[in-house]
Amino acid sequence: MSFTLARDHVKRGELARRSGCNLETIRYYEEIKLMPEPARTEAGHRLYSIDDQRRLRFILRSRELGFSIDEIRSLLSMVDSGAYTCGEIHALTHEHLKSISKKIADLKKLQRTLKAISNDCAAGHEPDCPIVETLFAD
Amino acid sequence: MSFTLARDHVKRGELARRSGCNLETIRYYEEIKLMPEPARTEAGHRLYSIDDQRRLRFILRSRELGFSIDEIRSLLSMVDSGAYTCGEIHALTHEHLKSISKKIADLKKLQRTLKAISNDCAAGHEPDCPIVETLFAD
DNA sequence: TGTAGGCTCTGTAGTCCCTACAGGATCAAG
DNA sequence: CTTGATCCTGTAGGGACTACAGAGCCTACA
Repeated sequence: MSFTLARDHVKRGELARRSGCNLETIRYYEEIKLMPEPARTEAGHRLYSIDDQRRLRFILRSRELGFSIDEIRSLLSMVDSGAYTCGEIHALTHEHLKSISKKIADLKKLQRTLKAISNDCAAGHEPDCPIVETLFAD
Repeated sequence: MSFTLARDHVKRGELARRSGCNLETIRYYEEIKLMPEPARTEAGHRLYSIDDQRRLRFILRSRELGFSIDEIRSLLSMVDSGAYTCGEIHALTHEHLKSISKKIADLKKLQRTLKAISNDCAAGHEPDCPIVETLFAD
C-alpha cells in the first residue's frame, strides 16, 4: 500500500536541489531546531511541505546576508509567534549592519597595516626580508 | 636537587603573560607543530627559550594580521629552512592581501544589500515587514 | 520477477582555531 | 609543613556545517 507523494511535498534530496542547500545541512537545521521535524512517509523518509520549503529559503537567505544561526532563530521566533513588529525586525537588522561595518573597519585596518609592512619589502632575491623582521621584532 | 631556572627560560604561564597569548593556546600550537617541543624541567614542566618566545611572537603577530595557521606554517618553514627570499615572502603576503580585499568587497556587497532591504522598512508597529517578506520571497 | 544503482535513513567524526575543564603532580612562600 | 598557585595530561565544547559508513528503501529496466 503505497501512497502518492503530494505534488508539493518533496524528499530531502529534492529539497536540497531546489534550494541549493547541502543535503546534510538540512538535517543539521532540523537537529538544531531551526527547521521543524517534517512529515514522514511510511518508510520514514522525510517529506517537506511548501511551508518547510519557504522556511528553508528564509534561513538560507538570512545566512547569505551574514546573520548568525542565533540571529535567525530570533527572526524566526518573532515570525513564528506572529507577534513581531516591523520595528523589532528593523532593530535586529540594524544591529547586524553595525557588526558588518565593524568587520569591514577591522579588515581595512589590517589591510593598511599589512600594506605598510609589505611596502618596505623590495621583493628581491635577498634573504633579509623586512616583513619577516617586523613579525619577529620585539 | 633543584636547578636554577636560566633567566631567559620561562615556563608556560610566564610565556603566556609576556606574550598575551592564552595559556592553552601555547600548548595547542605545540600540538599542531607550529611551536617546537620545548625543553623540560626534571619534573616535566615546559621551559621556553628566547627563540621560542620570538617564534610565538611571530605567530601571534601573523594571526593578528589575519594569516591562517597554514599560511603561518608556510612562512615559518621558509624562515626555518633559511632558504627564503624576500620575493617569496612578499608573494605570500600579497596573496593574503588579495583575500582580505575580497572579504572586504563581499562584506560591502552584503552591507549594500541589507541596507537596501532595510530601507524599505518603516520600522513601525505594523506586523507586515518588508524585510521578512524579502527573506521569504520566491 | 530479479536486480542494479540511486536515494534515504541513522549515528558519528572531522573541519578550523582555539578555549576550558577535571583530576592530579609540583613548586614557592610563609 | 601546609597552602595556594602553577603545571601536567587528556578530553570536550563551540559554531556552522560537511562527510562518511553501513544499513534499508525505491524504481526502472531486462
